[in-house]
Amino acid sequence: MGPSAFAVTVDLVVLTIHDRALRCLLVQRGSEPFQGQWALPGGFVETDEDLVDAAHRELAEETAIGEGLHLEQLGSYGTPGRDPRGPTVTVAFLGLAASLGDPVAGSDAAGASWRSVSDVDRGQLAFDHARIVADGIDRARSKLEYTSLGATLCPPEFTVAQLRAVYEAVWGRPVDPRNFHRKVTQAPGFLRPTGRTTTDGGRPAQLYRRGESARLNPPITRA
Amino acid sequence: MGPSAFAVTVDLVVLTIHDRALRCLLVQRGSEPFQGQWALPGGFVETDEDLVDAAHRELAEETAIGEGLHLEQLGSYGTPGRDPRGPTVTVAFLGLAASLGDPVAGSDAAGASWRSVSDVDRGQLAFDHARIVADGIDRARSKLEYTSLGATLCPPEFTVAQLRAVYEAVWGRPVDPRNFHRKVTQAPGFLRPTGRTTTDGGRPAQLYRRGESARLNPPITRA
DNA sequence: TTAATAGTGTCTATTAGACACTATCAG
DNA sequence: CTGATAGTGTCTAATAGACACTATTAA
Repeated sequence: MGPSAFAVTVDLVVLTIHDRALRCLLVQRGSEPFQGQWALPGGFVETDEDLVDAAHRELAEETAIGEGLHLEQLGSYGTPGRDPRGPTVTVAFLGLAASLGDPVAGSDAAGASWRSVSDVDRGQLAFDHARIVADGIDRARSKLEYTSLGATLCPPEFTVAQLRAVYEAVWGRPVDPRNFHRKVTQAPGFLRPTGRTTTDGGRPAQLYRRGESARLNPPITRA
Repeated sequence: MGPSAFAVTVDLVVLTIHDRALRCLLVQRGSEPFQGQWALPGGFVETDEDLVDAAHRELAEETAIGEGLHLEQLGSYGTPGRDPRGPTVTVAFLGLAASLGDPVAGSDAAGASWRSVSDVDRGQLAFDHARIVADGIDRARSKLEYTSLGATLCPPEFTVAQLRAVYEAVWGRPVDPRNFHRKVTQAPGFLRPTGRTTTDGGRPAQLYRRGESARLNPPITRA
């Protein structure tokens, strides 16, 4: 029972909100296998780099976005036969990004775009990426409940209404504006007021930045 | 940028309660590297088996316990140099076991035992296993809050007091017996009464089995 | 003014936590 | 009886959710 020979890859589930819909970054594969099909950005890990570094590198190479994007490990997938090229284990990462412009396809990718997660269900994804996307969305949904990560789906400065739109998009249900406002402004460490305001047809709204608090107590429930 | 050559291993953080203390299953390495040092049970994944199957196989081979043990993925570790034999990624699993007898050391392990997690901090563990154990304990602590997994650390039939002892051992703080009793017996799907009772010096206590409910709402808070 | 969005106040049913109290055993 | 552990009742402060109400802008 000696050491086994695997290829190790990273794959990235990067989510954002666009047009009030939760979207996932996908690339169109430029080479075999699954050439032309949509897939998660990702690729082979070098033997001298850490997993999360490989994830950042691949994201930059394939889509030219997400410089400072926070990535958290989602899980590993190693079912035999999941890659026709041979034994491969992939380590999946989850990233939540503020709405950005259209991604740029990099090397080894014929295209890159933000696809609505409802479309993703229907489309054929390469490898076992449909499963990985589903796991990523599940994780994102529950993370919003008990962490302040929802704010990372907003631009650096945002209003409570924008933040609420994020929750509504991710959970797929409406949230009471009044109660949400109170919960979120009173949760210690969640929001840092900037003092500035924006206006958008109604009364001007306070602008906030992300606070430091990661763990959210009490949680914002969705049930 | 072709496929990279890695060895892939699995490592297991198996926790139990013994003598009111949270304990972690460790084996004494029978071969290099780190021969003689304590380490997590685990080993190389074969190219034709799934990750979780490899974890179950290694656990059986090295310690002869945990036939039906539930394992959940904890995370993957691939920092370059973490294994002196070469590029290696390990996928760590977390298992929670009812108190069992002393484990039997199997092939490739000179010894196996349940070590108190407070001892583990001090002792030198092979590879990056100290970090993996710490991550496993963190995960177990938070899992007890919002899932019914605490019951898997009890024997098949158990009293509320036994279950409470589990929470106290894992969280390292006392829990009010009255309020705990109410919370846990009223949480839907958490416990299934058997009708039988045990007695242990005081009023006889109801015996329960684990219920089906995985998600626990509301959570049992520890703050 | 009206329309729109931001933000506050208030009421009610539920809950967490503290802890007094009752119940059922061994000896 | 006493001592021990199991389990229930009750009180209080805090909370979630519903929703009426006020505030500040554009047109």
